[in-house]
Amino acid sequence: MTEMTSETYHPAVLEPAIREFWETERLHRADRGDGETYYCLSMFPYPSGKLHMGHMRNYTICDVMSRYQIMRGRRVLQPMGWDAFGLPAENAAMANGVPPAEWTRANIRHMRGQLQSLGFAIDWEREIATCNPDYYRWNQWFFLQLLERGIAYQKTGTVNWDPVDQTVLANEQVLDGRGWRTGALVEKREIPMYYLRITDYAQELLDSLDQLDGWPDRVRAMQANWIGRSEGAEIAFACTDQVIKVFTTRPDTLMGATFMAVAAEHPLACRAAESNPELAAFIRECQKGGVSEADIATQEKLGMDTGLTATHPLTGEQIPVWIANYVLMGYGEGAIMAVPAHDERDFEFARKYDLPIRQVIALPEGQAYDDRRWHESYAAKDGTLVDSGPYTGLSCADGFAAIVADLEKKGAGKARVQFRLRDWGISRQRYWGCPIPIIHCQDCGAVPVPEEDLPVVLPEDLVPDGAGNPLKRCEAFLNVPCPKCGKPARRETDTMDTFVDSSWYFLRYTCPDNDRAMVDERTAEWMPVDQYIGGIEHAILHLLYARFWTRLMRDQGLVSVDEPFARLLTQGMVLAETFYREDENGRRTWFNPAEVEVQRDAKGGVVSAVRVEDGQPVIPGGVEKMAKSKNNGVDPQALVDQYGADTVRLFSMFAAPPEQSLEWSEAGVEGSWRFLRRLWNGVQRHAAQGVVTDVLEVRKLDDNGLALRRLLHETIAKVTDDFGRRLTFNTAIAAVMECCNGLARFEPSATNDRALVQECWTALVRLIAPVTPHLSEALWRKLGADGSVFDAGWPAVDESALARQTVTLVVQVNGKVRGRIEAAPGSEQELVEGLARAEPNVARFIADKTIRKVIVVPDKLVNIVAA
RNA sequence: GCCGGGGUGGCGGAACUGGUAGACGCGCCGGACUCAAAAUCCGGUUCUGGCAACAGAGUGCGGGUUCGAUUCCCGCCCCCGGCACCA
Repeated sequence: MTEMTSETYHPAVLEPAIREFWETERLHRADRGDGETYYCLSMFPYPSGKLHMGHMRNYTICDVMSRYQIMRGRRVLQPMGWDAFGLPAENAAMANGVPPAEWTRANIRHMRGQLQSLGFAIDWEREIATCNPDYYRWNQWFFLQLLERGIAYQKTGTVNWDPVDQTVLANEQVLDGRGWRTGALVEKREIPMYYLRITDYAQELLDSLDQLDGWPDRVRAMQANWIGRSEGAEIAFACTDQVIKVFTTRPDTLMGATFMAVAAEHPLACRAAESNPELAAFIRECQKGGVSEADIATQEKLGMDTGLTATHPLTGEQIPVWIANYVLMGYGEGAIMAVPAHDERDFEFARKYDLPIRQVIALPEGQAYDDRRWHESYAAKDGTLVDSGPYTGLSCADGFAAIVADLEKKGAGKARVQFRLRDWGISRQRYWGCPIPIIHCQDCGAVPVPEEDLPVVLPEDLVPDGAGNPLKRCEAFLNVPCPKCGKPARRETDTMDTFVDSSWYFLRYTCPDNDRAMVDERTAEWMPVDQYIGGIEHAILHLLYARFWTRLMRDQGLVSVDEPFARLLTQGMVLAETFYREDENGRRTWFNPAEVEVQRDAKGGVVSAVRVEDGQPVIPGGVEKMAKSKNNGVDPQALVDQYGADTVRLFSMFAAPPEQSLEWSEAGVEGSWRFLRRLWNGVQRHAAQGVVTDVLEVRKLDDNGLALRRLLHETIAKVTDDFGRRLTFNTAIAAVMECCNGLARFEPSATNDRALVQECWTALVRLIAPVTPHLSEALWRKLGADGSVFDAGWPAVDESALARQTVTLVVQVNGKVRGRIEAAPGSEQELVEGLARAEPNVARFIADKTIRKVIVVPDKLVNIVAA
């Protein structure tokens, strides 16, 4: 073990040796020790090729929290696995002709090695990959259970269709309304798909957000908005021989409804179009463009009169029925009653097509309704109804109730709760995913694959070429006898959304070796996850689906928890400076920060930047998320090779608190490197004078010694709070640095002083160990200890060391700091006030004034209010 | 468009419950060591004025509450994330 006791800090030699020691001791096994369990989980990576800074940051946060808990005596599960199905593997296959399976598995091998070189306390014996049949067979098995329970069902859904490639496109593959490969205008198309009834759980998913007090408020708010509960009414409008059902949150404004609008896909629209070619053309027009909510919300509002009229259920009046592209088939009933006077979208539409606007809510005193310009007060819900027949004079709330009651009497409507949340469509028309275990038979229809025939194994040798799912051309996969009647039948070729894979992987880590069941009794031992860490970009979809899926498994009797993740930390993005040059056509070439040198003025401000290679200037393009398109990615591996894992870990934890975005800086990394070397040298110099065996005698310390000891114990208290409660690792590291600076200034004179220095180092090395595990492990040995620093326990605060003789109080005059005074802690108000007035600079400011009031905050501040 | 978050020195950030704005680190300036450079060590560093003591200004912009506001309230501006088939 000479590598571990070398006199100079050589992480390239030291770190592998330390990891070998951990490996031999099997220090990272989740079932090591007998403490209380702690499940610390990061969102598993998509194996894109190599580790990027975002991964590095995510897993470092997770490892710091895991190692802190290990040192506190907990039995920690920190697993790792691979979200291995998905679109990028198909894109890579198209680019290189390599089957997605091969590409994915090679990436996993490479990234596993990278993760291991970072020294994370991961239990690798529990690794999983979602593309392995022993994982995804349970997707299939559970899907069949859901089908039986009626949670999974089939209906049509809208997808992006590329008419040239004859294939379905992901939203990501639609650029400015065109297919990414063909450039063809994308169309909407309706195809049959499998859905899960997440809406059955909408209320529960919403209600239990309140109990998730370990989650950031903003994530809970985003989920609540996404679920989008609204109370309103469904109202039936008669239209020729049929009924148009609408959902509205504002039945109180029913008397102001002047027209109706239905979605282009609404059955009534389709029927009206049969006899009206102009309408049919308009509906086709509406089918252009993408399906994403952002596309629909930003497109221009378009509409066309169907020529039909509907009967107002209360007045009997005939109002026109329009087709409008801002009405969505997927929400509510796919039809609305339009009240342009009090709804902004309806207002805009009515103005454009010159439809009547009828005000039915009074405006605040002094404000007049202007039907040429929208004002947000028009949508207020706290007004009084006007021009509303029998309801005139009622408040909106009373009008709501009265109108709903009358509709109910007439059988034309009732109160209803509507969720914005839609059922989860899990079918994907792609190859590289988990096959949906269904067999299509001409006679028997869609037949579930019998349980004993699972898994339906995805053939791994196919290469997608962009023209649709290659499974559709794979006869060996397609052809299968019908499980019911035995006649030749065909397999379903759609695969599952990868969000299915990631909705329960955290359960599988607890029992990855079980080939007889999806989960087992070990699952209950670890669940729920104590701490989950991942990107804010997953705040809604992944986290909502995982919460839903956990409930599905609960209702199947497979797990006992409602909520999978007790605490959640959403880490910020990793950013870096960008640099570019522009050619005469305005095209930009981006240069990696590593090839650029910045030039500064005498104050340190950046004045210009040049590319090192040619010495020519480049333009700084601001700080952006690390991305291929801006060529500002920094490779963590290169930095680990150069500085060692501990330095890179330290910088990524020090540069920003975990929830905020982190701006990468090479100079900052060097600063972290310098700190670690100072730390190493400090311990080295201390240890070189011989190991201290004498017990520290606090009584013998002089003022300097007592001050250092107070600093040390303040630091222990601060770091413990930052790691355990606040999760602000940056301030914890700053506190350790501050304490090291204080220790460096201390000059030990007696043997007893050296015992104090020994106390400081043994505490500091442990305090920083979760962040810099290799270095701390080695220094722990230098300090004369046996065994791993991670078995050494967390340093304890000695309360008696925190006592102070005096405290400094700030003295303000009219809120401005004018001086400072020293006083014994807990001094009486009158004494402090007297000292404050006597302070020379303070006295100067109050000399010719009358004192009106004096505010004293004990041991902190005095504010003298004088005029 | 809708929902969510953010804006503090030259830079990353700190200030936790309304109580010293700028901890810690980077950068920069000066010094020590060196033939020299790198590395290292020591000192300084919000801006303006001043030799200094100190004074004035200052947390995106405009208002408000308060003895006191980066922190709370109202109105704006700018940047970022998500929007259901990227993961």
